[in-house]
Amino acid sequence: MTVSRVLRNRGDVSQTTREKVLEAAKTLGYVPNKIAGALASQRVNLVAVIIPSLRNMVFPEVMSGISSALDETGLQPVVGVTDYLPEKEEKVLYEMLSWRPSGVIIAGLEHTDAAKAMMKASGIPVVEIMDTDGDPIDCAVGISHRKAGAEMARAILKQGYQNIGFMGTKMPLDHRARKRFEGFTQGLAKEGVEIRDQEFYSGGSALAKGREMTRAMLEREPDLDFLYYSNDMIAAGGLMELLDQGVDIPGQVGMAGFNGVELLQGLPRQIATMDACRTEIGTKAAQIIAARVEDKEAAYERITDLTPKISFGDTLKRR
Amino acid sequence: MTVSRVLRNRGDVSQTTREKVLEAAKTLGYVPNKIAGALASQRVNLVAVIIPSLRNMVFPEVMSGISSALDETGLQPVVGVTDYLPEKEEKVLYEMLSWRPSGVIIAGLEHTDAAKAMMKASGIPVVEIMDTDGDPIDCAVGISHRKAGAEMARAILKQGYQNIGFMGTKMPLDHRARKRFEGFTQGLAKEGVEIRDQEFYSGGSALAKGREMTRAMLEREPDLDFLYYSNDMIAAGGLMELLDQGVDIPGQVGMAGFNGVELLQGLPRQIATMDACRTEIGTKAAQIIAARVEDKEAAYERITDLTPKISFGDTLKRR
DNA sequence: GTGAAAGCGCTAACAG
DNA sequence: CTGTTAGCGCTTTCAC
Repeated sequence: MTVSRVLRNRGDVSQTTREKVLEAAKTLGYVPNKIAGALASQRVNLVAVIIPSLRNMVFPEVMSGISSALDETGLQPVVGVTDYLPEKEEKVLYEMLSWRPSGVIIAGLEHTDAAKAMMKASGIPVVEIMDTDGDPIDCAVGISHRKAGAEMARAILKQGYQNIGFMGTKMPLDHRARKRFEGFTQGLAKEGVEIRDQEFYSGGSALAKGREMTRAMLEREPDLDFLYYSNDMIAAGGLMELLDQGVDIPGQVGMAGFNGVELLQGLPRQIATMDACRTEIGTKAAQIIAARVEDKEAAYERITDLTPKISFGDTLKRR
Repeated sequence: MTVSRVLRNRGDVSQTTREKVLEAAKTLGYVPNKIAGALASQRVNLVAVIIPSLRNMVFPEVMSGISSALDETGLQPVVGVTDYLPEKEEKVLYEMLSWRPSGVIIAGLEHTDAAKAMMKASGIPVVEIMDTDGDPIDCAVGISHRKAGAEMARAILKQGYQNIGFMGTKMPLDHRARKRFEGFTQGLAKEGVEIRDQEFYSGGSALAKGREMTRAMLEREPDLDFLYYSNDMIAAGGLMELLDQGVDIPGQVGMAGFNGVELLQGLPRQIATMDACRTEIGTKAAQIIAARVEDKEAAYERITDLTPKISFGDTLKRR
């Protein structure tokens, strides 16, 4: 029908008919049925975004990057949450693919075999984000968490710290935290240093946990001179504890976190941290999808490795 | 086809054929096309969830409630973000409705006329969440922010505080913050008390802003004895500042926020706050949708008004 | 139990 | 410029 042409702004309609159609549509409160449209045209303006959680501020920030980049393209993000569970990831992926989206943006490089097979078979652009330590199905945008951990190790040693404790999440399924930890210990090992103590938590308020773990660790190992936290939130909790105890930071004890969560500006000390390039990852991933949806043959890099910037703040200083 | 029957577990298929079909489906990596299915059956297992932002922890928490309640129902949430912009809300809503979801969960009671018309015309269950101060299109689940503000005012006055300053977000479009503020000032007015000073911010790190505003306000009005913040994050910033200044809390200055953000446990003081029932709102809203999708005639309450609990923490105490 | 046939509400190609 | 026609890949209904 001509109506269809008007509603989609496809040329070749006279001004008068166009106006008539538009008016009728408005008065009827007509909302087109995309289901039928998608079925007929074999095109869906949706991009599936699959992430482990919304409660970790990292992912909403990635989402912002994706949304803003997609805003100009007519594509729309649709979010699915996996709770860090591979089986749930598989299910969510299946569910989303069955709506035939134009592309997939998915966190991490670790997926079940079935999930990988589905993405390969889908024939649509797939961008794995956050992590570049591994082999992407199609392409990846992120940072190397191994390198990030190693670089932090180097920075810490360079400042003369030697007795290092580590605190992080007990998340066997948080591969990025794991890789960071591995990179960190390897970075230390290269200089012949070993972690003196470590502790992992799960659940609860990150701030409170950071505080508790820090207290416990300093009781066990009073002569630690550096604390490395797997995220800024528990680092902030640790900072609270150290300040309470009247510890000299960074003289007596230095500390660092990970993520560069802007939330935490405003703390009594600026915690040393590393920017995970979250918004940039989202933007870049969305751009790749958009370009490839636009032009099936568009060139793209298989791995886009961004460089996290280390910020020393007030808690990792030359002593 | 028989295939369709197998894939949907609709009875009356012999065991042998069922197995054959299932096997074929697996080896082919077959993913059913929900678009076609939805078109044919006129049923879509999607629930549109429309919220202003993902960066405010409030909404991810509501989302959790929704997801977990929906998990058991075969319904799936699909998130749209409006950035607190009415026009964007309208656009997102239009986009989502054009996929013919089974229900809509949307934040707030304030929408453009067009948006309201669309929701009315859609003929699907619509639950407006977070706020109950107003007239819902279909039904609402939330708290009364006016009452919440007023109750906090009452609690503060009861403890003998009299010189009260207010800090909040400069968000003409955050109706809930506005209503809370109105309720608060009215609550004070009832006892003949007026706010001594107020300041609004926008953008930036909430923690840092809370800190800055607090310092500025105390410089302007050194004899304030209570600070009421429109959210817990800026309250935490304020707490940092007060502690730095060595102010006696809650003796010299009391303080309170809003939201009961669990993140903040672990601060040096437990900030007085009010729980906004976020997860519960999500759960309840999802349950209403699920029940009404299940049974079109299911009864439901037009307004479900939850009662926020005030927690006194360490910063609002009898003096 | 299983197959065949008729749409669902659109888009795309083709006539007029 | 506008109308007609044939599907898109399923579900549903009705025969067999």
